[in-house]
Amino acid sequence: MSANSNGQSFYVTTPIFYVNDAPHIGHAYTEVAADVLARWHRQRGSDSFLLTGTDEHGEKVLRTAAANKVSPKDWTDKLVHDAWLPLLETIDIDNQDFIRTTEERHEVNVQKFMQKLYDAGFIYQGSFKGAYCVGCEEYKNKADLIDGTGEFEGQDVCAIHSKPVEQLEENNYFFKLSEFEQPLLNFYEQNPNFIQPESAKNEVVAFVRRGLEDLSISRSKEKFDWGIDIPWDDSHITYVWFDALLNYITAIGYGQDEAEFEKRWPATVQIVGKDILRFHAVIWPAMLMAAEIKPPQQIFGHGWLLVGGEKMSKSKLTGIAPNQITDIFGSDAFRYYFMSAIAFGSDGSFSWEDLSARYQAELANGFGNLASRTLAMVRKYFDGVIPTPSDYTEIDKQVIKVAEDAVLNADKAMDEVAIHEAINSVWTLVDELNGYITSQEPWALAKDEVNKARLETVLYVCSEGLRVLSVLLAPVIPKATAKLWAALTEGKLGELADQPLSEAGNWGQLLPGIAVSELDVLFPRIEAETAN
RNA sequence: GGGGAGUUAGCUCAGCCGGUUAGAGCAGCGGACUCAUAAUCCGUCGGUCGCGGGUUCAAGUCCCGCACUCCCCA
Repeated sequence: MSANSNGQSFYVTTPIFYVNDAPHIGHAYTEVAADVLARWHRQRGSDSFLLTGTDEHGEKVLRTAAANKVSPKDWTDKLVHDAWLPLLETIDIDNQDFIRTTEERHEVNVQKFMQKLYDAGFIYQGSFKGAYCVGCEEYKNKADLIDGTGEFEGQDVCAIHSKPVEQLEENNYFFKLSEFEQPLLNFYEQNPNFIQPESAKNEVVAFVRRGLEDLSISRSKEKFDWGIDIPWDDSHITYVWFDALLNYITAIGYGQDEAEFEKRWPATVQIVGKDILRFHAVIWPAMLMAAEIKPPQQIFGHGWLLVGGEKMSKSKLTGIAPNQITDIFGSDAFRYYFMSAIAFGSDGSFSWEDLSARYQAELANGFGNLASRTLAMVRKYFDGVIPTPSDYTEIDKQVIKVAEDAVLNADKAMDEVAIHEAINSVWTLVDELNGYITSQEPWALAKDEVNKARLETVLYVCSEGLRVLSVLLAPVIPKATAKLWAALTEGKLGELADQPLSEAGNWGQLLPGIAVSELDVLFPRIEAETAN
C-alpha cells in the first residue's frame, strides 16, 4: 500500500456471510468499509478487487434446510438470492466477485489445498474428544454448557436443551497448527502491520505466545455430510472454518488460474470483525505457510456496533436490518454515517438520534446545502454558466490550499485504513467553502456591476471546490456525488469514477463556460422522526 | 480462572514517546447575514480526565491496587 499504487493490485476481502444469519447493520458495516477502500484505491489507479460471498456448509445449514423441507443447496440458493445479494444492493456495494463455498471452483480447490497439506505431512489422523449434545447434534464448547439442575445436578448440560451432554470421541484429521507457533510469532514481528489495529495485535500475540494446539479440521460423515469431502478419505468432510477461510484464494484462481492468483495474492487487506480475528490472524496464515503461500499483507479487525451500549443482538431486539436505515436515509447516508462517525477499528455506538443528527448537520446542511447554494448563485447571477475566474486573492488561495491538503491528508489516512480520518479531512473543505461564501458575500457583490469579476472568481472557486469534493467523496457517497458531478460537468470531464484521486487537488479543472444542469436536493431534510 | 481492551464536557469521541490556562463535533445559549435544503457564519456556556495510592520539578499521559463495561480463551 504505497502512496503511488498506480496499476498495482489492491485486493480487499470481507468475511463471507454465514448464509443462515439474518443480514444486519454489522454485516453491512464491514461491507461498506471494504467497498470504500476498494473504490478509493481504484480511483487512485490501482487494479482494485473486492471479494465477498457466503459460507454455506455446516450442520446448522443442513438442519434448517431439512426443517424447511428443501435440499441444502436449494436452501442456500434461496438465502443468497433473497437475503445476501439484496443486502449488497441496499448499501451500494461494488464488488468484483461473490464466492459461494458450494461452488465447484471453491470445493475442488479446497481439496487440492488439503491434499497438498496432507502430502506435506501437516495433516494427521487423531482422535477428537468433545461434549456432544444429541439434541443439537453437535459438539459443544464449554461456553455453551451450563450447570445442570434437578435430576441433572452436578452435570454439564446443553444450554439449549437442558440435557446432559455426552463425552464422545471420534477419529478426525488434525492440522499441525502447533508447529506454527514460532513461525507465526516471527512473522508478526517481521510484519508489524500485519494485524491492525494495535489493540487487536496485542491480543493475538498474547494468545499465540501461550501455545497453540493442533486443530481438528474434519468431521465424520456419520454425523452429517453437508461439506467438502476430505480427498483421501470419503468418510470425512472438511470442518467449516477450514473450508471457509480458503474462499479468499479459491475466488482468485488458486489451483486453477495461477496467473490470476499470482496477480491478486497476497491480499492487500482483509477486513474482519474482531470476533473472528483469531481465525484470520492465527489459523489462516498458518494454513498458508503450510502450503507455502504468502500470508496476506494485513488483517484489519474492526470493532462492534453497539446499540444502547451493548453489542447488537437479535435476542435483545437490538438487531437492525440495513434497509430500515436506507429506506429512510438512503444508501449514501448509511455509508457516510458508519464510515465517518465511528473510528474504524474501535467499537462504535449507533443510535437513531445520532444518525439523524449527523445526517442533518453534515450531509443536508453541510455538504448538500453547499452544493445547493453554490449552484443557485451560478444560476441566479450567471444564467447557470460556470464563470471564468480572475486573479486569486489570498483568501481564494487559502481555499485552494485547504483543497490540496484535504486530498493529501485523506489519501494518507486511507493508506492507514483510517476511513473516518480520511472523511474528516475531506470535510475540512466543506467547512472552508461554507465559511468562504459567508465571508465573500457573493450576494453583496452581485449588487454592483463593478464587482462582476470578483463575483465570477468567487463562484468559480465554490464550483471548483465542489468538483474536488465530488471526486474525494465518490468512494463514500457514490450516488450523491454522481448527481453533483453530472450537474457540474455536463459530461465534459469524463466519468466521476475515473477521476484520479491523486490529481483531485490540482486546481482549475472545472471548465468555465459549461452550463450547469438542474440538481436535485442531494440530502433532503427528513422531518418525521421515524426513528425509534 | 487466564489473556486483551475500555472508563475524558449533556451526547459521541481526540488527546503520540509525561511538560505552558485538557481539545473537536453535536446539543444548549447569544449575535451576524440571506445565496441556500431557517441554511450558513461568528461568539459563548460547559470537564475534581472511573476511584485510591505511588514515581517525578511536572501525570488523562508512567507504576500498583480497586470498581464497572466489553471481547477472547479455558
